[in-house]
Amino acid sequence: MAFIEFNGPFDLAATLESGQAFRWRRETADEIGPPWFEGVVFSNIVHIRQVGERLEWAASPDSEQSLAPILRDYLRLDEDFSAIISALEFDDTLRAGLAEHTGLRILRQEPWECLVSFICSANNNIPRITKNVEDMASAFGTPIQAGSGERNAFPSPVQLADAGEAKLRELGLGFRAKYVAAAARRVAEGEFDLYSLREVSYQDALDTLIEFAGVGDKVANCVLLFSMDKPEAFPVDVWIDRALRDWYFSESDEKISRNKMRTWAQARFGEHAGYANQYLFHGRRLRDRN
DNA sequence: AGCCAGGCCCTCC
DNA sequence: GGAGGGCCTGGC
Repeated sequence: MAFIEFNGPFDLAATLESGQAFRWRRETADEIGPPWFEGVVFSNIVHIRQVGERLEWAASPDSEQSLAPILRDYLRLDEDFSAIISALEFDDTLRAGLAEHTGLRILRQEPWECLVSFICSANNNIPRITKNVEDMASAFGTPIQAGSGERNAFPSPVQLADAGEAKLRELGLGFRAKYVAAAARRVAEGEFDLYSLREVSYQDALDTLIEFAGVGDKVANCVLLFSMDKPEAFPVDVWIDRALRDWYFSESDEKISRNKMRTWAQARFGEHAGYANQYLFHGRRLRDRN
């Protein structure tokens, strides 16, 4: 067992269950205290929970000592969250969203897994995306040598390229199987390194990502925001579409395209548009559930 | 039965 | 350059 201390608003459960990442499971409560989560990240099984201003966690097979800085990075615990809040609270709607979802953070995920996950998100729903991702790992990923639980690392580009479209279709990916297989071949061939997109501009990275079949503006912006250090990314899906129309646009904007919505939002919310996106997204969904 | 789900691609205008 | 239809699959 290891511990991570942190400062500022942070809500582990909200962050892990916000639909950014698809391999975290809330474990059934069998003791008093906050819930545990089990996830697979960086080829490790990680158990983690938040107790107040501190995280309790354990990893396998790597040592907690070696994984600690990586996990800290993954959770963006060193991000200047107060600067983000003060940059966004000029907007009344966002100020409400910030209060409603205090501590919801954006993760810094592994780019390949993130890309494949969001290719699978097209015209899909979260439970099925989660199943698709887990099934790919079970079928083609490398088993993790850990004491308990049988979970596999997310498959590498080579592993998914070797699997091929037909076997991915058997897992139930549907028309997305073709896109995943093609992306896997392209990355496996070493044409470029997805991590290198962390080092280039937002626009250059976006232009590169949408060259993948099955990756349009929305999916690319998710990958940029959740794995490639592009906080200005702003994915416009059906929920953001509704949120902007409800809260910012008038009926005369009926015909505005989602691409225009993105550039409008980026102009308004600036370098932290991605966080604005998360609070609008979850705020709008919450309203529909109530 | 028919529609929708955190879209994308293709065709046609 | 953008509107419209089709798409795997599963749930309601």
